[in-house]
Amino acid sequence: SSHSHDSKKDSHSHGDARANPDPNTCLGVFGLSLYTTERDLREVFSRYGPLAGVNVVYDQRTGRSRGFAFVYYERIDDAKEAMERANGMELDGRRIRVDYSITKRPHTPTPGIYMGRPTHNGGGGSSSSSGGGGRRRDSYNDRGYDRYDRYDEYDYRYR
DNA sequence: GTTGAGCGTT
Repeated sequence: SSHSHDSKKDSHSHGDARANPDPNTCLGVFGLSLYTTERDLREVFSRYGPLAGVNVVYDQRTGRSRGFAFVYYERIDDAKEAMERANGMELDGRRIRVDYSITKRPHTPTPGIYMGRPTHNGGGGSSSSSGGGGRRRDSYNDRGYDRYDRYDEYDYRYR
């Protein structure tokens, strides 16, 4: 009558990180309404603790929210509580799901590349197109930022 | 104004 070796909780594998995410200050909120904004999330998640930041993922095709966002807490303890509290709660008529984000890095580092208007032309039309050396470009789609093969994967060394 | 499974851009 010998029974031993009954350890069933020795799974440290992160194979399915989406099923077993480890605690982190980054929370992923899914199932959001397409009309929920960062401000709404912030005021909802800030009740569990101070937020370090909120990021709603937008779609490039439509330019609207993708239906999920990421919430950054300053403390993991607050993140844990917020995760259990906000998980399954109703927001904007939609049931949201909160979990620790698997991916913690945004996709907009690309240093050296400014993803914004070259300059606020305002719209007043200053007609001052003449610029010494400054070539006016109305769209970034133009040739100029075509070489991105350098950004294979940002080496986020968190030290 | 749509749906809805899910992990990253404006």
